[in-house]
Amino acid sequence: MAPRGAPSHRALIERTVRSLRGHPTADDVFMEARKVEPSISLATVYRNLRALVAEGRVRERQFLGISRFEVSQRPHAHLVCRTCGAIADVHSDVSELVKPFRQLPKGWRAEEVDLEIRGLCPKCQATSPAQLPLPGDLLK
Amino acid sequence: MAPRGAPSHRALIERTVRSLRGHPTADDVFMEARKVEPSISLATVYRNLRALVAEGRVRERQFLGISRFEVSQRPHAHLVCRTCGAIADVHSDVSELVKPFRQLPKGWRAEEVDLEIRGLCPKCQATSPAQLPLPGDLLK
DNA sequence: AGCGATTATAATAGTGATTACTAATAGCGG
DNA sequence: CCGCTATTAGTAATCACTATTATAATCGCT
Repeated sequence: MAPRGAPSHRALIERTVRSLRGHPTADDVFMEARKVEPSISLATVYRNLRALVAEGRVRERQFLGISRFEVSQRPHAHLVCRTCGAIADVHSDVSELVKPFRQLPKGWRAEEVDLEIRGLCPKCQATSPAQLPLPGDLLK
Repeated sequence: MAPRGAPSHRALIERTVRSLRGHPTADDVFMEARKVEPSISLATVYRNLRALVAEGRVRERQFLGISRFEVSQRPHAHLVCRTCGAIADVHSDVSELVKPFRQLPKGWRAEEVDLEIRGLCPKCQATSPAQLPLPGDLLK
């Protein structure tokens, strides 16, 4: 059904997330959307992003403490640079990897899986000095 | 070497994280630590947690946007309830699962891996009404 | 012992992302 | 037309976290 009342910016905001194509923050979306609709409010962006997430049209993730959004797509892993916050997709078959976890826990119902790999992006590897003493053998 | 200067609360804070045994937030640690050392400050808890993370003695993770801490241990996955925020460990061999990702991306250096599974804990499954229309086949 | 450099501290003010609240507006069913 | 409700812009409030500030404890050195 078409929305009633004030003009819905839902579609604009979804289009904007789609056009930004990376993993934009709410603020990124806001900055971009106001180019089209200069009067749009940050609160409106948040509200509609939340709605889009609830509808399942957009995926929300937290990287380094702040929410980022992407249009729903096949599951994939994310690389996150611990220094500059850069994010890259890894389009390997996560769902395959994750299968053994499907029915592990007693009573829990799994809905969504995130595989996040933290490290250094190429740029920050060049810049950053001593690398963290790897706390053990995470990737052994 | 023993710490110089004012009395270090490092050890107390590490002990507290260990005793809480779940995935306490900074505030959880603060509340607990002040039972032993009532004059301790929240900033001190944050400062020392950061230090412990840097030393590799404690692991930091963000669930649903807020930092939680646990003593370092073998890598494992986490279940996160999207409703109440409950967290459970899944002690399967994550490192095994993750091997195919080790050297995937060009130029990136992987350091740490998190596998997070979001869903509903047993309690919230009983309570919560309609469950989200699963946005596709994440766990197919 | 006494002194300065170092480092941790408590208390508090500040920051930045997110949410809640407010009054206003626009279309629909009756 | 008349409420009804979804939505809005704008702003205040919240919440986790960080920076600042002034203070105090301990060390190495003399």
